Amino acid sequence: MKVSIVLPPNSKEALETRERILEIATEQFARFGVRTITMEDIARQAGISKKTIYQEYADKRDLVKAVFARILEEDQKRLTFILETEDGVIEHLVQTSKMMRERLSSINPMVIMEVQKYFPEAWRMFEEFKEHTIQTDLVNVLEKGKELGYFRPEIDSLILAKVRMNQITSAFDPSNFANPEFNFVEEQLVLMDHFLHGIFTEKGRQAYHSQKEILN
DNA sequence: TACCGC
DNA sequence: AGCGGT
Repeated sequence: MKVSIVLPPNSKEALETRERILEIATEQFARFGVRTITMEDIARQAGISKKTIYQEYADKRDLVKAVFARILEEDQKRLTFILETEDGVIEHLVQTSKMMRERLSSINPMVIMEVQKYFPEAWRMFEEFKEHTIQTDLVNVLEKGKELGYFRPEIDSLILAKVRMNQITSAFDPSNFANPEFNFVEEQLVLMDHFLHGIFTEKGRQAYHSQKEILN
C-alpha cells in the first residue's frame, strides 16, 4: 500500500518548488540514505511529478550536491557569525561541538559511505569545504584564542589547524564504519575535546567548561 | 503515468 | 529488478 503524505492544500507556496524539493530530499537522504531514496520517492512526497524535479535539478547527482551545499553553507554561516561577535572564541567552540552532535547524529552514517562511493562530486565539495572553510575557521579561532589567553601562546595555529583537520578526516574513514562498535558521533566529539585540552590555558579550560554548562 | 535502457 | 531519466 502506498502512503501518501498530504500537505496543507497550499501551504501558501511559501516555499518555492525548488526549495521544497531540497528540504524533502535533505530530510529523506539523511534518514534513509541517498541510494534508498529514489527520485520518485521525493516526487511523491513533494506531491509533484518527477518531471518537475528534473526541471529544477539536472539529475540526481545535482540534487545530492545541492543538498550538501546547503548544509555546509548553513553550518558555515552559523560558525562565522559566532566568531565575528566580540570575543566569541569559547562560544564558538562549544557551539561547534553542539552543531557536530546535532548534525552528525541526524545523519545516517551509511549516507557518508554512499556519498563517498556513488556521488564523488558531492563528496569533493565536502573536502573542499574542509580544506578551505574549516581550516580558515580553525586558524582564526586558534589565533583569536591565543590573543585572548584561552590557548597556550606557544602553539602554532596553522600546524594545529591541520592536526585537527586530520582528526576530522580520520573519523570519516570508511573502514571505521565497517565496525559496528564504532560510534562516529562520539568519536568526533571525544577527538575534539581531546584536541582542545591539549591547547587550553587554565583560563580557557575553565571558560570552556562553564560555557558548556550554560549552553548544553 | 507509461515507458526505455542501464 | 529496479531505478534514473524522458
